Amino acid sequence: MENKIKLPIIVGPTAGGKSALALAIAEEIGGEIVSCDSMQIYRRMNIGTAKPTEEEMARVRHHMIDIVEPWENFSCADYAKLADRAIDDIISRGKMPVICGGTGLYLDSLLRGGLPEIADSDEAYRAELCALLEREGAEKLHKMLAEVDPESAEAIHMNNTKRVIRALEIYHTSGRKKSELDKENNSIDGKYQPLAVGLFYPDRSVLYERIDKRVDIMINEGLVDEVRALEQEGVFERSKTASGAIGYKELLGYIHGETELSDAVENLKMATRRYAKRQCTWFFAKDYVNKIEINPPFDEKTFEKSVKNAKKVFQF
RNA sequence: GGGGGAUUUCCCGAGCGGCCAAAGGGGGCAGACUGUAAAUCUGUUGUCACUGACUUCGGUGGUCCGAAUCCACCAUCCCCCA
Repeated sequence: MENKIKLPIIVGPTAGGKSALALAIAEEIGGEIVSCDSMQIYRRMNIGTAKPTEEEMARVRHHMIDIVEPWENFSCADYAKLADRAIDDIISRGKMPVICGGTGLYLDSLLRGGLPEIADSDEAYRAELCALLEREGAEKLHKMLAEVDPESAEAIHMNNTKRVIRALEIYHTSGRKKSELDKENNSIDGKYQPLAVGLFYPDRSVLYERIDKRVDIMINEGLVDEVRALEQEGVFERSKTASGAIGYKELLGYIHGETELSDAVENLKMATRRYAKRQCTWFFAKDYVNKIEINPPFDEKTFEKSVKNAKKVFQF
């Protein structure tokens, strides 16, 4: 317990100001940023994922960005493994890692110390289950799960077929129950001691305004062209993840002539707001997160204050 | 000028005499989340003194035991013929 590695972490909703905060702190202490974002890992998805700019990456070294092609499979277990390696590397060079990002699941995976490999995926079995789902419906799959792993069946809603399938897959490939594996994983004492700050907006309309503004900026910076280029490259037909990413999903409709640009932009803003809400729900529930409230005005003084707060949590 | 159609809860949209505070979807709000998570899923969504009461379905007035549903007039919009 005492010799755990202390890990400074910044989390919060999208467009909440995590990156600026991480950048300021990393720069000040000579740290390096480890991104914890499920979309910024993809190359060439830049504007829409609000990836740090070249200048920013030149100021502070970043990790876990641009590490895979948009169509490559990438799981939270991959994230945990690679991020863990990056952190080791940073520390071995005598630098301080600063984790920054909004993908809660990835962060949790990292903190848990990586998932065991035993429950790998099995595409053929998945396809089989999907076909079964199509033919017999969600209830059938759920019943199958209830037979092998009643505890998981209890916890996973029947309609959440994605999770029902995964739980079934775990049993199929490993012969173990997902509920059991989860318990084992939970009991593992991770090697990190999270020192986390979470940015929170007591008045969410303030966050929503920031989101709207940022989306407008993305459009001005050429998001449409970025999506078009990826589309021509064939990225979206090869990857469900990329084609389901906020910003790309909505603009694809416009590029195909199905929606007006103004509607696509509205939908994009809306989807981002909804995503931000989910992030808030996730991080707010985590007890390892120290909440920092962000209130307007967003001036230099407010920013300095949040830097100071974060540093206190980070024990610098 | 003549003929036809529409008007429903935040939005779209079903309902066409009782089982309607009104299907379904969207949005909002709340929540879950352990291998594609910016994904996926759940609950809730007229008001209240909430196993009941009250106010809603463009407006007003009728018919009827009973109307979002039928009739009359008014308002707004759309289409067709001139």
